[in-house]
Amino acid sequence: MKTLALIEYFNRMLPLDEKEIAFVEEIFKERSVKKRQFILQEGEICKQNTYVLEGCFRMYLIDPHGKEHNLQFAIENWWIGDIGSFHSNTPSKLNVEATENSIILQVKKEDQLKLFTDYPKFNQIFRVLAENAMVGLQRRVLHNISSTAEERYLDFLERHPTLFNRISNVQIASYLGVTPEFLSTIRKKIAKS
Amino acid sequence: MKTLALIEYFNRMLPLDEKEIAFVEEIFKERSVKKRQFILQEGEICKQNTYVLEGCFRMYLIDPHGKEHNLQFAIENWWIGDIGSFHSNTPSKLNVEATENSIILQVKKEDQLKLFTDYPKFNQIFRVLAENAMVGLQRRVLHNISSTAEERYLDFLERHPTLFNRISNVQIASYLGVTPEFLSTIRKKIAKS
DNA sequence: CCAAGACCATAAGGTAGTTTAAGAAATGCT
DNA sequence: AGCATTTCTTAAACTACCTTATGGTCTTGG
Repeated sequence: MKTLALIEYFNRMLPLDEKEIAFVEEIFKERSVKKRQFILQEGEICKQNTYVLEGCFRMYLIDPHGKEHNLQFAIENWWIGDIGSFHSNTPSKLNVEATENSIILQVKKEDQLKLFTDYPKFNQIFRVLAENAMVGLQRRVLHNISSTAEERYLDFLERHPTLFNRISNVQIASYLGVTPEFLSTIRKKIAKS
Repeated sequence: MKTLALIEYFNRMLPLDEKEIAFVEEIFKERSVKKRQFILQEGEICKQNTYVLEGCFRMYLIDPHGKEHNLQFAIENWWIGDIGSFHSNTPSKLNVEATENSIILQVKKEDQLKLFTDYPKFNQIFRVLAENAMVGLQRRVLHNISSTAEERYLDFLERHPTLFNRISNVQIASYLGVTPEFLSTIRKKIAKS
């Protein structure tokens, strides 16, 4: 099994004992997903939490005008899924699509809940993960309300150097909240200076 | 002590036993804060986590041009503080200021860590809180990248009906990421229709 | 009770970002 | 290899939002 990477990931946060490792291996199921395939679509309830072993995903919203807006990307060692839907069992408004052929580990909601009740250590691990995610999201909100698109793009390049050559500019523009045409003029301007 | 509201708040999430209640009462300290007073300023390390009993706060960033950008408001039963700074012991870039005379409960970092190690139940409580906060922040990012300022304002009114009559339009504009002047024209347009 | 700040509104001119459309470049498919 | 599709760029007209400025109302404190 390929749960090894995940075990190591958890271990780096908080060392696991054998039982915990065994249970993680039991409940996380490996799955491969082809490019352009969805692991969540609007209207579905998100019943699985997903950890990316290889590949890349994007999670996006389709607005009333039919336009897509990328909320998040996920590459190796990232989590992806609609936590809101997962938590409250309500239909998701988000889509999660593979942008490359990918390999993931998925855990069902009931198994993850069992993980929390039977092995409380994971409450701490996932608390820290959620807090880290919060910090990242706060940072992004601040950027969105205080910076220009150019500043946001430069910040994106700086913070995600491994991401920007795996993802098309159309997708990056959508993540930044601008049109691809405007991102193009930004890139041109930056290249000149 | 006024920890009662906090105990009830925790109890609603996950029932506490006597020992847990006693420890919460021991480590959370009541404090009153006057309007315009700061409980965190840029450059300081955030060493306390804050729960609002009464009053209202805003957390904001000052950008390189000297402009303020509101990241978050907090009224009764909300938490406020710079989690990033709190977690990593690094100087905060944020300011937290009371916008009304307020009463808060604060817990020191070391006491909160003790809470997590000695009473693991709180890992679960704070995991759920962090996950809920994530959902709210994701929602806000999506709005920022996909909606107009008018749509964001209407959404704010809808989601925070108790907040909008306690906070000036200048502060709301800063939260939405527009100038107060533009918010004024938005409000005028809405009033007409 | 007056002065000093806050807060809100309005308007004119400016800039950041969008729309539409069309062509060039890169990539995928058979 | 060769055609189709997606991706990137450019440009012109347009819209959302910003800046600066001015005046009015409402609080607040001394």
